[in-house]
Amino acid sequence: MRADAARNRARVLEVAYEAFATDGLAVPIDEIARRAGVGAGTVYRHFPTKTDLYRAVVENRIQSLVAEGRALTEGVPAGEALFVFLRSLVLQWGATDRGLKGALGGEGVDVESLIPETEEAFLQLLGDMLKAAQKAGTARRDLDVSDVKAILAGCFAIQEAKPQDAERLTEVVLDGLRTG
Amino acid sequence: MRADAARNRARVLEVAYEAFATDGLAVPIDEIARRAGVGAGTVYRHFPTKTDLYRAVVENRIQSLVAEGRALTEGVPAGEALFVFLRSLVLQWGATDRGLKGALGGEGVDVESLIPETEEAFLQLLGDMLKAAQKAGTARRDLDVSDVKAILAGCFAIQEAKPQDAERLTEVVLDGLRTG
Amino acid sequence: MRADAARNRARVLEVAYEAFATDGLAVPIDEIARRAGVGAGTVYRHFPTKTDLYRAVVENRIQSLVAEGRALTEGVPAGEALFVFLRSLVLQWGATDRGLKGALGGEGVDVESLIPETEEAFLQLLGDMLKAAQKAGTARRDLDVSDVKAILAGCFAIQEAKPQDAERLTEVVLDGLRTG
Amino acid sequence: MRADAARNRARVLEVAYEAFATDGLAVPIDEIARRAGVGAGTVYRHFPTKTDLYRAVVENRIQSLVAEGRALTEGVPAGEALFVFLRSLVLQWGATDRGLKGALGGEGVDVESLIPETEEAFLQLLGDMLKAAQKAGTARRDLDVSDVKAILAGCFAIQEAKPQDAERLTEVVLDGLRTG
DNA sequence: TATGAATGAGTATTCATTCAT
DNA sequence: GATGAATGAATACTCATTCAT
Repeated sequence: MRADAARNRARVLEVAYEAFATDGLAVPIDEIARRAGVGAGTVYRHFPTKTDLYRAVVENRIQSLVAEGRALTEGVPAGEALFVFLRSLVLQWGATDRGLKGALGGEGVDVESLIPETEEAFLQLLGDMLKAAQKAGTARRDLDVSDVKAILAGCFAIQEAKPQDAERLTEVVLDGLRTG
Repeated sequence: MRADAARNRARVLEVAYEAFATDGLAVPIDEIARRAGVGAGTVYRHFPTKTDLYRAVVENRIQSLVAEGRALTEGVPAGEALFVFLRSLVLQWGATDRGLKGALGGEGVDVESLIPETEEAFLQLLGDMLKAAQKAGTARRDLDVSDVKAILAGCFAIQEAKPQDAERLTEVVLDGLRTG
Repeated sequence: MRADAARNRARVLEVAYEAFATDGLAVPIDEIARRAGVGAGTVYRHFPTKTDLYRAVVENRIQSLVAEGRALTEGVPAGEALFVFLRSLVLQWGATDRGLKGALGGEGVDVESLIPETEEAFLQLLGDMLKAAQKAGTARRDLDVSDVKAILAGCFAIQEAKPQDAERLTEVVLDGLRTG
Repeated sequence: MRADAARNRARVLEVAYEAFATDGLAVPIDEIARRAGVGAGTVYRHFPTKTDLYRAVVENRIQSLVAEGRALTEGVPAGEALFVFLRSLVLQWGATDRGLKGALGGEGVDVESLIPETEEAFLQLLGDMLKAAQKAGTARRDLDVSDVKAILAGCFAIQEAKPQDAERLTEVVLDGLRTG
C-alpha cells in the first residue's frame, strides 16, 4: 500500500472512531470523510461498506483493550485482574465511547459475527482472567465467560443510565460476581 | 370516539407495539400502517407524529407494568416485592420488547421528558418497593430509586446479551442489591 | 333546503371568507370545517371541491362589491364614481382580503372562468362607471373596461407591496386614468 | 468546480428558472430534477433547500436586470433611463417570468430577506435612475425609490392581467410618475 | 488512487376528497 | 343530512453507495 493511502486509511479510522464514539452509528459517511479531509470515495476504497468501517473501528478498539488487559494481568494480583479490567472498561471507555458501548453492550450490533476473531481474543482474555479469579477464590465458580460478558453489557447500560453514579453502581454489580 | 376509529386506534397501537418491540424506533410509520391494514393518514390522525405514537406505546406499556407492580405489592411479602417485580420486568417483558427496553433502559430516548407523569408513577412504585425492602432489611440501604432504575437498565442489557441465561444472571445482579 | 343545512352553508361561507382573506388559498378545508364547527363532510356536501368553495366565497364578495358600487353611482357625481369606487376597492378591501386580491388581482386564479356571470356583472358596473366618467370628461377616452380592470389588479399589487403608502400611490395611478 | 458539476448546476438553474417562471414556487424539486435529467440528490447537492434554489434563480435574474439597467444609463438620456428601464422590465421580463414577478412583486416571498444584497443593488440602481430623472425634471419629486418599486409590482400585475395591452397600460401608469 | 458528484430509494408528514357510521 | 374517520398521493429532504473525472 502506498504511503499516502496508508496515511489516509489511518486518518479515516481515527476520525471514524471519534465520530462513532460521539454520535454512534448515525454519523453519515460523508461527514466522516469531511472530518478526515478526504473524499467519500476514499473512505469507500478502504472500507467498502459503512459496516466494514464500523467493524474496523471496533476491532481496532477491542484489540487495544485486549492488549491493555493483557498488560494488566502482569501488574495486578491474579484474583483482582478481572475486576480491575471490567471496572476500567466501563468507567474509562464506556464514558466516552458510544460506539464501543454499542459494540460490547448489544444495541442491535452483533459483534460476534462482525469480528469473530477479535471477539474470540477478547473472550480468551476475559476467560483467562475469570479462571484466574476463580482459582484465586475471588470470583464465583458458577459463572462462565459469556456470563461475564453479558454482565459487562449490563454495566455499560448502567453507566449510560446514570453516569454520575456509575462507579458505585458498577461496584454493586461486580460485587455480585465475587464469591459470597 | 366512534367504534371503528377506536378499533383502528387500538389496532395501530398494538401493531406499533410489536413493531417497536421487534425493530426499535427504526420502523417506518408507513410500515406500521401497512401491517395494521390502514392508510398512513389514519396513523397520523390518531398519533400526529411518530414520537406521539411511540409515546403512546411506551406509556401504555409502563402503565400496565405499574398496575401489575401495584398488584404485586399485595400478594407478596414486603421485603420481596421489589425483587419479584424487577425479575418479572426483565424476564417477562424484556424478553420480547425492544421498545420497552429502549424506553426504560436508555437508547437515546428520554422517557422522563416523553412521559413525565407515567415515569413519575413508575418511579413512585419502584421507590415504594425499595423503601419497603429496605425497611424489611432485604435491600441495601445505600441505594436510591434512580440507582435501582439504572440497575434495571443493566438487567435489560444482560437479558438482551444472553437471553438463555437471563434468569440466572439477573439473580446475580439482584443479589448485589440485597443486604450483605 | 332544510333550515339547519342553510345555516351550515352560510356559516361555512363566512368562515371560509375570513380564512381565505387571512391566509389565502393555503388554508386546509379541515381547518375551515373546524372553525365553522362542522365536519369536513358538511363542507363537501355544500361545496363539492375546494375550488367550488373558493368560487362561492369570491362570488359572494364580488356581488357585494357590485351592490356597493351600484349604490355609489347614486350618491356621487357621475364623473367621480369610478375613482371613488376603485379607491375604495383597493384601500378598504385589498387591505384585509387576500382572497379577493387573489381573485381580482390575478395570482394564478382565473376569475373569468370561475364565476363568469358575476364577473360579467362586475365588468358591467365598471363599464357603466367608466362610460359615465368618460362622458363627464374625467376619464381618458382611450381606455376600455378591461383596461380599467387590469389597472385595478395593478393597484392591488401596489397595495400589497407598500400598504403604508397605498393611498398616495393609488392616487398616482388613478391620476393616470384621468384626462390630462 | 468540476466541469460536469458546473454543467449540471447550470442546467438545474436553467430548468428551475423556466419551471418557476411557468408554475411559480409550486413546482416540486423532483420535477425540476426530472426535467433537468438529474437525480433529486444532485439538485440538493447544489442547492441544499428549495429556498436556496429559488434564491439562486431570483438572484441570477435580478443581477442580470441590474447589469442591463446599468448599461442603459449610459446609452439613454438621464431623464428617460428610469422609464425605459421600467418598461423593459415589465414587457421583456414580466411577460415570461412568473418567478421574477413573484420576487419583485410580492406573492408572499420576501426578496429583501432572501437576497438582501442583490435587492440592495437593484434598489440602488432604481434610486439612481429616479434621482437622475427627478433632477432632469421628468419624474415627480414626491416619490421615493420604494414607491417606484411598488408601482413596478403594480405594472407586473397589469401585465399579467392583460398581456395583450401591457405596453399601452404600462405607459398609462408610467405617465403617472412623470411630472405634470 | 483520490475526489466529490450523481444516484435514487427511503421517510415523516400534509391534505383534498371519499365513505362508513 | 351530518359527522369525522380513512385514504393515499404528493413532497422536501437524507444518505449509503457508485462512478466519471
